[in-house]
Formats: sequence, C-alpha cells, structure tokens
Amino acid sequence: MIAPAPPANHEPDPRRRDARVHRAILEATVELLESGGYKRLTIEAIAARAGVGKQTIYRWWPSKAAVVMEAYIAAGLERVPEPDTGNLSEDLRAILVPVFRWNAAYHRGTALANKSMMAEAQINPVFHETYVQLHRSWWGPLHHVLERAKERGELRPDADSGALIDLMLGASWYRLLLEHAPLDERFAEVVIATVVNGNRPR
Amino acid sequence: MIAPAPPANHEPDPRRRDARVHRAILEATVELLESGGYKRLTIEAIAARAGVGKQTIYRWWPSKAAVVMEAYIAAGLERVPEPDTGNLSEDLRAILVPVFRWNAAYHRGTALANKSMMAEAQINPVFHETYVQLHRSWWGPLHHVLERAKERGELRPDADSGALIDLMLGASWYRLLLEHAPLDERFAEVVIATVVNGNRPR
Amino acid sequence: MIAPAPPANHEPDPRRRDARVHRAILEATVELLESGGYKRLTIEAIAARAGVGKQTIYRWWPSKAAVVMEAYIAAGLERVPEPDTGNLSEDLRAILVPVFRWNAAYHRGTALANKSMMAEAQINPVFHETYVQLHRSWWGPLHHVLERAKERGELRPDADSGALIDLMLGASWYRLLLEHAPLDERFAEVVIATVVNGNRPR
Amino acid sequence: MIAPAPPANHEPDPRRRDARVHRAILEATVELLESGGYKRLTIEAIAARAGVGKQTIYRWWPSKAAVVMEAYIAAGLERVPEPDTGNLSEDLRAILVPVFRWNAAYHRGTALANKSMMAEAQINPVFHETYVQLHRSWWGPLHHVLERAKERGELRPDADSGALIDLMLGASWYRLLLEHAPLDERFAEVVIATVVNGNRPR
DNA sequence: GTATAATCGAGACGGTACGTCTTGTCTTCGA
DNA sequence: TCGAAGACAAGACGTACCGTCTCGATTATAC
Repeated sequence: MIAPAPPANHEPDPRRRDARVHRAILEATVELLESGGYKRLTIEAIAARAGVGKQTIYRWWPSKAAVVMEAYIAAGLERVPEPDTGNLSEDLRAILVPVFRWNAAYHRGTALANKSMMAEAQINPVFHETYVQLHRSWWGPLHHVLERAKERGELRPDADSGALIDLMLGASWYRLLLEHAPLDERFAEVVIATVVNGNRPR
Repeated sequence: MIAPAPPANHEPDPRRRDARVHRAILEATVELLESGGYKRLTIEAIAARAGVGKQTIYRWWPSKAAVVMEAYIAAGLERVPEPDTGNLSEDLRAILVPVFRWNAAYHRGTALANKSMMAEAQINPVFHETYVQLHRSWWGPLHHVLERAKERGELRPDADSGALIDLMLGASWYRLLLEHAPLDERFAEVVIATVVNGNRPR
Repeated sequence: MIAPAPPANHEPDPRRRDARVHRAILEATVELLESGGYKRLTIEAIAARAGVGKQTIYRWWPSKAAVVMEAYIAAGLERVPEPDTGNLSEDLRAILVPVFRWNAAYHRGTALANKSMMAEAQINPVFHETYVQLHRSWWGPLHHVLERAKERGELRPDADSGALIDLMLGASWYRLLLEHAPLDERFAEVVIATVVNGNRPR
Repeated sequence: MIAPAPPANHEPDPRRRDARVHRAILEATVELLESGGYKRLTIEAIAARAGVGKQTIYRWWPSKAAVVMEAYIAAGLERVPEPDTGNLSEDLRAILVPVFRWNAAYHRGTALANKSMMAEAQINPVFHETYVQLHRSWWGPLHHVLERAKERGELRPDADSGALIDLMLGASWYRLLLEHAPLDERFAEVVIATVVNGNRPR
C-alpha cells in the first residue's frame, strides 16, 4: 500500500512529440495568417486546418502568438549576424538590412508575424516577456558593434548605445506598424547615416 | 403617413446625441482602461459602467478602439505645438518632449491607451487608418520644423524629413511598446541630438 | 398663485386622434400580418410601414395584439347573428358557419389574426382578458339559442349550455390552431349534429 | 493531419452527450416554466439555472420550444393509454380524463407548458410541426377506440372519427386556453356523453 | 513482447463577449 | 402644440472562441 506517485500536472514529454503534427500546426498557422491576418488566426482555426485537436496546441505552446513566433521567426530571425568589418556603418548595415528586408512586405510573411506579435504583446503580459526576448537577439549584436566602434574611435565614447539601438530598430518598427512609408534600403541608409554621423567624436 | 420613405441604413443624427451619455461613455472607458488594461476593456463593461445600452455605443463608434481614441486623445493629444524658435533642437524638443512625457508611464493613462490603439490597429484594418491619422497630427508640425531648419541652414537641404520623423517617433514608440527602458528626457535628448548632428550641412 | 393643474400622465384625448393616422396603422398591421405572419409583425415594423412614430401606437393601444384585434376583428367579427328560426340546428348553423368560414383560410386574414391573438393571449395576461371578451360575443347568442331549444323541448333541460358551447367553438379553434384538417362545412355539420343529437331529451 | 476534411456543419455526436447536463437542462426548463411562464423562459435563464453554457443548449435543441417539449413531454405525457374495455365511454374516459387532469391547473405545470407551446406553435412554423406530433399521440389511441366502437355497433359506422376527436380535444384546449371555465370531470362527462350519444347507430 | 502510459483527433463543456434586435419610454425638432 | 422620428436603457438573441475536460485509438517507451 505504498502511496503511488501523485498524478500531478505532467509537463509533456518532448521525446514523444509527433514531428508531423508539430509541422502541420506551424504550416497551418502560416497559411491562416497570410490569408486572413491575425484576426482570423484562432486556435480553433489552426487546429481545424492542421487536422489536429486543440489540446495538442495548448499542450505545446502557451499562447497563439507563441505559435506564430515559432512558425515564422525562430526558424531564422534569431540568427542575427555578428559582423566585425572594422567599419561601423558596414556592421550596422549587416545587421539592419536583413531586419528591414524581413519587415518590408507589410502584408505577408515575417512582417505580418511581427505585427501580430507586437499586437499580442500589448494584450498578453506573458507573451510580452517572450517577445522582448526576441528583440534582445538584435540588441546584443548591435551593442557589440557600437561598443567596438567606440573603441575604434568611430563613435563618441559616451554615446548611449541602448538609445541608439532603440532609434534604429524603432524606426523600422514604426514604419512596419503604421505602413505609411516603405521600409526600403534608402530608409535604412538614412537611419544608419544619421546614427553614425550624429555620434562621431568631436 | 404620406410617402413611406424607404428605410435605408440611417446614419444617426449627431444633433440628437445626448451629451451626458456621450461623456459618461468616455469617462467609463478611461476608468476601465486605467484600472484593468485593454484586455478587460469590453463594450459590455463600458456600457455597464456608464449605465448605458450597448446599442448606444455601437450607434456612435465603429469599434472599441475608436472609443478609446476619442476618450483619450481628442481630449488633448492632437493639440501638437507648432514651435518656431529659430533653433532646430529647441523646436524638436517642444514637440517631442510632451509626446515622451505622455507615453512615459507605461501602465497608465495615455501610454496604456496608445499601446492599446497600436495593438488594435494591427488587428483591425479600418481602425488602422484612423489611427494613422492621429500620428499625422505629429508629422505635420515636425515636417514644418525640419523644412524651416533646412532653409536656415541648420539641416542638410537634401535630408529626408519623413525618415527623420520616423526615426524620432519610432524611438519613442519602440520603448513604449517594449517597455525595456525608460522614456525619459535623457532619451529624448539623445534622439534629438543624433538627428540634428547627424544631418548638419557639410 | 393658484396651483396650476399638475402636468400628470395625460390620458390621451380621443377627440384629438388623427383619423388618417389611425387608419394607416390598422392598414399597415393587416399588410404586415398577411405578408409575414405574426413573428414579423413588430411595433417597429408597423410604425415604419404606416409612416408613424412608435409612440403614436403605444399611445392608443395597450399591446400589439390589441392593434391586430381592432384591425381585423372589430370590423365584423363581433357582429354575431342572433338567429331564432325555431330549429336548433338551423340556429347553430347561422352562428357557427360564419365562424368556421372566417377561420377556414388558415394562413390569411381573419384566421391569421385569430391565431395571433390566441398566441398573444397566452403570453400577455392583460390581453388575455380582452381576448376572452371577444369570445364572449359568441357565447351570448349561442347561449340564447341553446336555452330556447330547451324551452322548445329540442334539448334536454339539464344540458350544460356552457359545456356545449365550448365543445363547438373548441372544435373550430382546435383545427384553426393545429391546421391538421380543414375547417369546412362538413366538419361544421358533424359538430352541430353531434351536439344536437347527443343532448336530445330522452 | 492527413486529409484535412472540409469542415462541414457537424451534427453533434449523440454518444458523447453528457447525460447529467442533459437532465439539468430539462429540469431547469421545467422549474422556470412552472414558476414564470413561457415569457420568462429564456435560453439564458435556462443555461444559468442549469449551470450550463448557452452553446450546449443550442447544440442539442433547435429551439427553445423544442427544449420545453422534451422537458415536459418525453417525461410522460406521450404515454397515452390504449384502453380496450369493450365500452366506448369507458375507453374514452381512460384517455381523456388524464388529459383533462393535466391541463386542469391552468397556471402551473403541464397546463402552463401546454399553453406556452400552443402559443409558440402559432409564431414559429417549425415548432408548429413538432407540436402537432405531440397531439398525434392522442389521435392514434382515440381513433382505435372509435373504430372498435363502430365494429361493436356502439357508434354509427359512417361517423367521422377525426371530427369527433377534434370535438373532444378541442373542448379541452378551448377551456385550457381561455380559462373561462374549469376543466373538471363533469365537463369531461358532458363531452364524452355528447359524442357517444350524438353518434349512436339509428 | 508485452504491458503501460502518453500523445493524438475529436469535440463537448462552462464561460465571456460579441454585435444585433426588439421593447417601451423619453427627447428633439419641424410643421 | 402636436406628432414623426428616433435616441435611449434594458436585456435576450444566436455565434464565435476561449481554455479545460473527457473519450477511444494509436503509438512508443520501458519492463
């Protein structure tokens, strides 16, 4: 009559995860988001489209936006380059141009996902944290680039790296979210030039 | 009794709008938003708190976000200053510092409303248009300030005003939305200094 | 400083009633009932169709069914014949055949109104009373006819007139309400013959 | 996961129906109907009283009236006796007395439900069909009783059974709906005696 | 190899909020 | 000064999703 282990709330065992099911969910998410926007992207719709039970989604992801995040982003976006060309503008370009490019097509793919996640983050505090993590993956490389530029004398040593990073990424997200002007390379050049020229040592 | 005019989908007659009801709805919206955030802000809750029928809200506003917009914004946010001090930094400061200040308290008041509206704009295309209008009310004055600075020779004549505006407002909204760093005056100064110094005539 | 007459809740002054408006409402009611059935007959629809304010209807009638009653019924239904042919069957026929005829066309006119009123009477207790009054206009003449038949020796003197009346009118309304069999003269004859033969003196 | 079968409008699977929930809904319906009448009987109230989501009701019943019908009827009302005593009056009594008794207490229980259903049937054509089915459950046994009486020579062979049935049930429903006189056994006796005596073979 | 146990599809369930509809009262405006 | 027009509070409607839960039917590990 030894007490059996309490049933408890099992964390699901990742080894038993069905890879085909996993893939089907991510694919359904992409299809729905691109065809109908975030409004139409419901857990029910994903489950139906993927031919999957709702519980299977809830088992593996904490929120709808987390599915979107994995479906679109984690696959490639967090692989941020860590350039070190010896030239500040060049380094910034290496990091920012892919970001601008991903976000350029406002109504499709990564851009749509990014907007959706930003919206969800404003509504769902738990997801907000996760989403900030994603942005951190840009902040790190950008920070290194800026600090090295200070060491090389390309940037004022007292420049506020954090503020400059927000200036550059903010510019990108502002256009992404409002869609009032194109997120093209010309814009990227203005952003980079302004930051670099605006913070040269005297 | 005479010609039974075909029913048609009447726009309601604004002259017949009950001012007290109008005010009660906006006040209830502010109270709910500040106490519970956008997630808890439902049309049902607004109606209950304001002592109003739901239909009355649907009659006058096309979406929840439109109510929020009017509740928070029409009150004062669109009154953007049009400074002309003869000094670019000074002019930018006059416009941007109030914006930064409004958005500084991330979890209350205007900031909460701004985040809510940005989120809704990503989900609801109709509201997106309305919301961009709000931002336009900053773009105009900033554009004038930058153009005058070009005339005075404080700014390179070929500087891309639109891009610089997005750089400055983007910085503000990026911190508002991610909340990873304070929207304080120090940040405002970095933003302004970078834009001004980064685009001086050679 | 004599106290002015208190404003009070005016009973409407019947002298000021606008006859054209009155007629328009009744006509609209008939048209709507015949075209869409009782379900579609709403106060709003009557008002719209008659080109009349809703208040005007509420001012003069206590319920929707009261409008129907006036629109259809008072026009002719309460003019029940008071036959005295010296023959019971003949007398009953004189009263019942018009009733059967009115109710025969299940989906139009008087029949529709009768069904509507019976339904409303089950839901609205105030109207129930009014509606019973309408039925009383048949009970009176039928009662006289039966009593005279007792005097003439055509009917058992202890026959329960009330019960016999309910038997005859009940038969009619049962078919009206369920529509499972025709309300024709053959049925009327069976009803009359059964009542007359079933209650002859021994 | 394999073929994403097109969604289609699933009928729910009756095997998965939760019996306790089913019962709770029917009980809540009876309680509400008996206490407040059909007017107060709303789907929302049933759901609240039963501690059930509204969707659960809409999933299993096509209309409020269908719930009422099942709640009251399936419970016992459709178990109509099939007497065969060899005596017509006796047989009719066996069938009709229970009907009269159920309907006798005009403002409570079964009587209230019956009136409500009759009203709904006049407004809702779909329910009308369902409701007629309920009455059929009396017509069948009454028809057999009358036909056997013809064979035994108690009834004229050319008597119109359908008409006689409507005469008897109509009498009952007429009093039920108008409430102007009691639905007691005396009335039942008059009804039965009139039908039997009124259609004896010559 | 066989039990054991978890995942899976499916979808019922209690809820919340949606946006619409109708009721009966109250208010405004025009004739 | 009255009535048409319609705004208003109230509240039920039927729908859409939410996130949890229970069912068998597969798997797939672990014994």
